[in-house]
Amino acid sequence: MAYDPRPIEPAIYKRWLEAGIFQPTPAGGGEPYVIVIPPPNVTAELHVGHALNNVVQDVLVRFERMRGRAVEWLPGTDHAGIATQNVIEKQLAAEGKTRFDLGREAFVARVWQFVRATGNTILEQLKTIGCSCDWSRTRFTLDDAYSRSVREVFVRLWDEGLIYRGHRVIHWCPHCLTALSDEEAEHHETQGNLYHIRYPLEDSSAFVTVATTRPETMFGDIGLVFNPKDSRYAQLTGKRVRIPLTEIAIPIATDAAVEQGFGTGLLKVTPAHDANDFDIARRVWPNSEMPLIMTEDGRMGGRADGRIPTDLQGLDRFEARKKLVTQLETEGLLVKVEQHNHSVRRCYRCDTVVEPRLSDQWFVKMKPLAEPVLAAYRKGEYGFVPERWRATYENWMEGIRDWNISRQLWWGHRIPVFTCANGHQWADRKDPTSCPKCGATVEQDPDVLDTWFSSWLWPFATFGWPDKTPDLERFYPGHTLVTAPEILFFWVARMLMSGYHFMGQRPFRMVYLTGTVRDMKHRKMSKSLGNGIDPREVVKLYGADALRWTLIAGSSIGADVILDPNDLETTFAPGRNFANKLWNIGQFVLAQLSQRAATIDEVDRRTLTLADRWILSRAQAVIREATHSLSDFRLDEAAKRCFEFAWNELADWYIEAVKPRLDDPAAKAVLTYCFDLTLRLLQPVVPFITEELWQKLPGRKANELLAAAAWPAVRPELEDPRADQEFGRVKTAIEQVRSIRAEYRVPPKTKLKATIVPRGNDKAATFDGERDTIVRLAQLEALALNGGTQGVGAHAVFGDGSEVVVALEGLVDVNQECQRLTDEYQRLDKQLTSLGARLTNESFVARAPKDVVAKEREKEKAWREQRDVLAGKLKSLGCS
RNA sequence: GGGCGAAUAGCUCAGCGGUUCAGAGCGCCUGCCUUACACGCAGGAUGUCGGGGGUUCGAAUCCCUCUUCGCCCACCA
Repeated sequence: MAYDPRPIEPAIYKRWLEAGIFQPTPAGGGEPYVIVIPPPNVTAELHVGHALNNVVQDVLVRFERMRGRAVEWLPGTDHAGIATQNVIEKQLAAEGKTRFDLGREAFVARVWQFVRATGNTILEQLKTIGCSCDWSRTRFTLDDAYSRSVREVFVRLWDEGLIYRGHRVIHWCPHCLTALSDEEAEHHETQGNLYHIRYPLEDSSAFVTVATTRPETMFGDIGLVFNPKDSRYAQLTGKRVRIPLTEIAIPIATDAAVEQGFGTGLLKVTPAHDANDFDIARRVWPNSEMPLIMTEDGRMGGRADGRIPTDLQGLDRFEARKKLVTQLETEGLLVKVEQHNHSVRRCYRCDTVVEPRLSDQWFVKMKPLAEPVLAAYRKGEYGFVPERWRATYENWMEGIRDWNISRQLWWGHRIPVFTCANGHQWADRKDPTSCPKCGATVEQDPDVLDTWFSSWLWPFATFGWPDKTPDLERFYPGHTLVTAPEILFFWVARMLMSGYHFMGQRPFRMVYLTGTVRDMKHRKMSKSLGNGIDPREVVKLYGADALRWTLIAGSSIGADVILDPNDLETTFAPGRNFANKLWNIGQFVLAQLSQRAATIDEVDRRTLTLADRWILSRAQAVIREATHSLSDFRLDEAAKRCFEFAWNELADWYIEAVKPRLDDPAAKAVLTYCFDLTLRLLQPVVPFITEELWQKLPGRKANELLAAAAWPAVRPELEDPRADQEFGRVKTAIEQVRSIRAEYRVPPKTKLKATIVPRGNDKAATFDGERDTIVRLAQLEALALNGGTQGVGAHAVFGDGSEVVVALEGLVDVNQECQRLTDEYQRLDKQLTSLGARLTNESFVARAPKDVVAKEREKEKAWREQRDVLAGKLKSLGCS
């Protein structure tokens, strides 16, 4: 019967919750280990990216919990201003309404209603994949307490002069109807056109030609500029042109920002719809008006209707472009259209092409915040895993730009700026009823804050800041932050800045940046592409452990994870197969343990067999290596190493070897120790099945949980290099027989006679001690341990020159055998030749490290011995 | 235009200066329902480690360069 995780996983999770082990032990009970979750959007549903990210956190947290740390993994959600508002507006649209029909208050109430009803979805989904968050401290970025922190931060920054009102061209999303920060307007390489358009000179019938990618903005032009060094246009200085299709005359001037080589070298200046043009206009025509020619939703018109031909008014900007180009062509004003690839910014929430738009917004001065944080980074106060993010991060921090934090939305933290009838303006921690200076009536700024202006406080606002709470005292600063590199600037960099600024120290020491989950074509998995993998489906089909296994063991540190959404079976088979293997190891081990076995400390060490000593020694190695890998964020390495131990060492060899000795208390003790150890080591990665099996081990106390059990420690007294080596020899002997059997097509049931001719004095004892193991696992009827009865057979020489002879009367063809052995001899001889060359190479002997040379010498000795035995064998068989 | 990363078996990846280092999982081939497991057991096959150059006693591993992919940043309209 195969393992079925479905009934087991939810029950196990429930037990963990009931035991309360996800909450940190009370103060004093262990050094804290803190991770704050990257709060998913309240409206989010779990996708495979979340799964990867959170499983990584869960592995770290479970590992540290077992190591005795007081783990605080703080969960929560983000109110996600734009995204959430969009969801509700879509709902309203389906009802034929807009938010303006409801009005602000009713709209916000409706969003709250939605959030209260569905906001826990993603957190519940995290539970199904085993996340061991401290649910007692779940936070939401719009909670009252959290809002208080946000407001406090705003007021403090205001008082420090770091918040200001800026009049400039910002990124505007005509669909979301709000301003965006630079980070929220994503670059997309786009195939566009460069339109060469004639602008008629005012005082003659001549034209000048201007190249632009956005002809529809021409109605907002306030002039043309060319580079002062551009002799082609020198005579144009001071002249005026008319905007095509209009009577509007605009001046021509020079500005050094114009590149002579681009387009025609003449640039149209549209200051209200291009940040670059805005800068030029301020230099060249500081007193000119800067007409906005589009409405907020991206149609031609608005305040400057008068500048736009009637038939274009009200048209969407892209339709207007099409129509305008046709008109220009008809009028003979279009010289040519060149294909032109350039980068277009799109809204990160709705993918609409962003419209640069002149407006008034609140900004945070970032340089003063960034500088100390960058300096701290360079001093090594915090770091990134993988380290290669350094350049990206430093580059962004060095070139940091002010942050537009106002959003023209209703869902979010209302900006706490108040203006009175007499023009006094201030930021306030409480809502004032009248102006403190003049008593006049006050109005609050209508906008809300950028969502990230609340999430950048997550590592301390969640613990009660600005109050000096015990939680804040205990859990700040945190340790590791695990997140996707996509939000390095949005979130991570800003948390570092707020952490240093408001708490005076780093919010975490290490930032682990996971890779991105992609499909087989290396495209990012996304809803819109329909190439995603639904973790819930995977859990349903194969269990959370299988999902976790594939995500953890299948991806190296910070590397992208490529999964096949069209073949879940193959994608998640490794995890499912492994869980099944563990399950069956469990079935076997548990069947031997009707009652509590003796511990390995209770058995007489002298009764341990070679196999026992070997597996105990291997166990120490896996503890050492897994612990090291996990401490080093090498989760994949740790997972795979434990897999190897469980499957290839414990199951394939030890369990097989121990079968006849199941009555032996020593065998039971060793088996129990190894199985228990395996479960402990694997608990962080596959917590459900390991917990389930661990519960079944005899002697378990009530309420004792693996998830809260101790991480295994290396026991040096059990390390046994000699047993490693000797049992290695036994394994090789068995493998040689099996290999010969397969080669000569001897059916598995046919028992064979074999002889082992050990090399060296103490070697015979090794084989003799495990004689029974060899006989059984190699399917022998008799095993001789001497040089005597060799007869007709197949031969293999291994390791230090010990040899195996399998009697194959009538099956072995001498020629075939000669061929086999000759091939083997030649292979060895070739290796020896190259090794010999190296060892006689003076520069190698002189320059290579001594231990390397010594190792090579030893190797040479062993190979030579092996070769000599082979040579003797060939001779005795009469091979040529 | 800058920066970063990847290119290793049919597929997804590990290895990142010492040569029993050419690996794992999945897939493939040959036997096996051997009483824990066919989601398994045993035995196999498969790679000029993207191309070229260099450094070194020694390179899949370091440097340069080219090619191909991916990502990030950027005010060529």
